[in-house]
Amino acid sequence: MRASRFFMPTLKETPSEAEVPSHIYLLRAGFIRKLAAGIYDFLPLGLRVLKKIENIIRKHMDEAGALELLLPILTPAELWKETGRWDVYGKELFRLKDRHDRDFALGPTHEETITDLVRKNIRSYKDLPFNFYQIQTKFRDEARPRYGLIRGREFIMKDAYSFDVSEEMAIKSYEIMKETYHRIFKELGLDYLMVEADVGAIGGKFSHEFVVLAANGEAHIVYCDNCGYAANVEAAKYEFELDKLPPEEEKPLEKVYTPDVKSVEEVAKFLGVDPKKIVKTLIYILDDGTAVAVVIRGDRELNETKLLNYFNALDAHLATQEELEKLGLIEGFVGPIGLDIPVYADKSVEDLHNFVVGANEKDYHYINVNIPRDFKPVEFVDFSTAREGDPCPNCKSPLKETTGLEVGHIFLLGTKYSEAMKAYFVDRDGREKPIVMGCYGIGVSRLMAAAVEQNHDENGIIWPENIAPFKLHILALNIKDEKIMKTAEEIYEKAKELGIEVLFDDRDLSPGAKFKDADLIGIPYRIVVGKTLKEGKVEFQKRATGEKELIELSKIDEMLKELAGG
RNA sequence: CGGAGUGUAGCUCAGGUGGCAGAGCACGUGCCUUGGGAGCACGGGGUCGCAGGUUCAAGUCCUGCCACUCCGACCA
Repeated sequence: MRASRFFMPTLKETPSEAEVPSHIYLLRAGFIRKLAAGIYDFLPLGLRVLKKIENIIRKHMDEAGALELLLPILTPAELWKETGRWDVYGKELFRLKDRHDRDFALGPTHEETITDLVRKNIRSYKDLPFNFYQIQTKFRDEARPRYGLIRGREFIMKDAYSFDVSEEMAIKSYEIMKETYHRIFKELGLDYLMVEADVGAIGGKFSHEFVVLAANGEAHIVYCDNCGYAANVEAAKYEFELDKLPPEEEKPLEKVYTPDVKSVEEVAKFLGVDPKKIVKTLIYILDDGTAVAVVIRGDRELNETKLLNYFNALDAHLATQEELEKLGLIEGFVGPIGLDIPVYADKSVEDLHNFVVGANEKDYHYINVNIPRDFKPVEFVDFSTAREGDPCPNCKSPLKETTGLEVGHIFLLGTKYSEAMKAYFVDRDGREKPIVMGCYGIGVSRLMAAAVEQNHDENGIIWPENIAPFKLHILALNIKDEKIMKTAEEIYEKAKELGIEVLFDDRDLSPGAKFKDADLIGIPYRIVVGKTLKEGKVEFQKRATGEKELIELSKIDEMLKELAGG
């Protein structure tokens, strides 16, 4: 490709809207442009990268026996109503009406659509298993699109759905996808982790996320260097056994005056006790309106995902001051003793002795509280958010914490969708049974951003070789110099003949501008044809390391062949 | 959805107290120049986000709306 005939509008300055490296460089280097919040054009350079990523995914999905198809983006509301997600999905679902006033949605994911296809065409256990996938644009009306391609409202996703006759078989399909995802992310050349994850609103039995490690990631994960355990903090188990305080003799319960002392820190300081012996009482209002109290040790943070899962709720929020007042409670002094709403306890409170709680009376706390003498929780449950330093649930070593970008997520769905939509098959025993499903997503356009987050320097992008828009960048530094142009043209033609994807900068620009653009765009290998030609040499450079090597003209063929082969 | 902010040339931005619409970069033409975003000269380019109001006069003041960005909540 000749740069003079190519569309790669680069920007010298950072557009004011961009804050993170992937957004900045993808805009500046001419890979994407914004149309509206969270909606982007993919320019020729961007599309080339996208296609590379897609083809790597496609190759491994095909090898794993998955079948590619293409489902409609426009989906009728009836389908969503069958599974209840027309209501549950909420404002994130882009909705529209046709001329007859019928409701439709732009697909944010395709469990309903694929399940409809399968239920209409699968009758017997002999027809199964299947794994279908597609690579397609998805729509989600995000509350807050941000960071360019990282969180868009329109984005490209590979989604796959497996259909099996039993949970045992479905787990096999799931394991195959897990392995396939490892192969895909390895070939993409990214530093990633597979972590245990929460199933979230999509539902299902268990799930794993694939997270590309990046400073600007929205996923918080904990991992263990010792045994390899890794999990999203939402899903990570809290190994409370190793975090217990030593046992103590129970002391008599006492109410103490604590004027205007509310937060854990204030109470700990005022009473001169370890924050681990202050117990917070949090009042949550579940989506059905019921109030529950959760007690948790002062140094732990409650994990709302674990709370939602335990109560099987879709939504819950901390009680507001008004709601507390309605329940007769005083903010800052809420406690479990004598409370008439059910009290659930985090495991961090189990075996805790002589601790402090609010007294449900303004400016008073109880000290020397003990379970079950002073109050009795309904159950001890793991509600804690995992954090750095917590013991690993497998091997007890201290966990480490990091952030990353979720680029893949796999779920063992079970029969949630097949039952809701009556996708049954007749089994060997003549009985009708729901198909057991799994679903597997990869954020294709997000991966492009993730690759840049992980591979850039202060001058621009450094593409991993397998997804770079071109492999070789030839720079002719002065197009008015006939010798330079002739040599550069020859190298360009040879590279093309060898099947190397090559971008030839034959534009009439100053050398500086060409170097700056080349660094910005980030093509892995570069040949510079310029003043060294007087000595019969051209320069060979690697974008990643910046290392330069002078190559004799006679050795160029050899070098290109090596590039083409490698 | 709550809080904060921004909106002026393609981009980055300047335009106290209301009084002729600006700069740098980019773009066009010519000259000159070619190893890290060169130089000179001339030139083109504007619904000052939109609507309404106050005023002799609004980019500037007032009201409403829209868009975008950031923080938070939310997020297969």
